[in-house]
Amino acid sequence: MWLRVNSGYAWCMASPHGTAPGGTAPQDDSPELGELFHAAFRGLRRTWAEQLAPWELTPHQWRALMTLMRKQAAPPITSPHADCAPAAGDVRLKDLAERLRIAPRSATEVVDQLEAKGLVRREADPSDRRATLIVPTDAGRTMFSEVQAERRDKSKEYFGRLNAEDQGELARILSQLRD
Amino acid sequence: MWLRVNSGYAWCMASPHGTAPGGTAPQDDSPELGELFHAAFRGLRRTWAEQLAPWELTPHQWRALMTLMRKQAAPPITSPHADCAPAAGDVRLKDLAERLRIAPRSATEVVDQLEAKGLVRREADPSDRRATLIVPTDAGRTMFSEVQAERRDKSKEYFGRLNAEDQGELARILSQLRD
DNA sequence: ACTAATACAGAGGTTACCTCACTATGTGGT
DNA sequence: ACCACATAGTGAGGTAACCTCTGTATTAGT
Repeated sequence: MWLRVNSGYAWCMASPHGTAPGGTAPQDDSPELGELFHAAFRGLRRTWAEQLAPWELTPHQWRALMTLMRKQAAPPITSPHADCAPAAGDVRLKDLAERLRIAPRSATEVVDQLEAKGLVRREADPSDRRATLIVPTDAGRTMFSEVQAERRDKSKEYFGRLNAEDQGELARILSQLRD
Repeated sequence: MWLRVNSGYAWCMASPHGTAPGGTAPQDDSPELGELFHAAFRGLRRTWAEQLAPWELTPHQWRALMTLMRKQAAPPITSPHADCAPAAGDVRLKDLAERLRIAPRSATEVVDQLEAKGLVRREADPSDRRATLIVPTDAGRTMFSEVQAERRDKSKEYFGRLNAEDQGELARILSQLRD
């Protein structure tokens, strides 16, 4: 395997930053990582929004639904339990917020939206009456599967533009950035 | 320089997507690129916002100011227009919008904000009375230099967490994603 | 000269967040 | 048993960063 480290970008280029305030800008960093990141993120969001439009889901809602479904299936699958699991992978609103890395109040909002669409349901947590469990409805599960199937089509995946290696690299690098 | 392909992530894992709608989710992709991307982007935005807070600039405003400054100093004009450039790096509102990859109307907004802060000024384009040129004021240039100097400190840069190679890799990969 | 395109801004909307204050409930200490 | 305190969720209200649609100058093409 080749390497091609691409030393073209020199972010760390030591440049005299003592330019006089009124003087000419040194303009060292050409495309700048931040800009690239921003552009890519916007592209991702737009792509998702378009993909999800037929289902009238916003990317935010989809992320929440996905997180919910994934967490419900969270416990290491040692046994292929039938669904109807009443208390297996219960997700509290607060858990959802954590997973989405948003404030609990913001999770309330997205759950409101999903509930209004009939995709999830709030249930009282029997073990703690302060908490509410967010459980997907059948409709929610169905929609999840449909969308998932659609998105699995690589050609429709935003990251499909990258080859497998680059996808892996990207994941590895992004993991380092995540707190 | 070696390469390190990290084949650990298998996004492309061929999985039967014919799962029955109500059935158990296959939950193949664990951390998912989209999620990682999202998390990283949010981190970036938050970091920027914090860094810029002392100057009472939003990330958006900073990006606009930066773009402005950079474009003013970067006229490698190969354009066939070749009109007798009235001033070298004049930036129209529309150009700014293009560079920021936002709608012109959105550029109007951020220019309004920067103008209100006295960092830029609108000027009539002598060559086209429909157009307005956005030029940084002295205050704007000063602030730009100050912030730039502050941010140049690698320890304060969001991407400083990554080593130089990974920064280059990231830039390379993100470039592929940009339209 | 007339029509079409372009540059900008007003009006108004949306998404995806946030904090702060409040209520209902649970937990630990005495 | 009682009280202080923490915790889970939500109402109220706010912000950043976008968007489209419309209207008005102005310029360009036939």
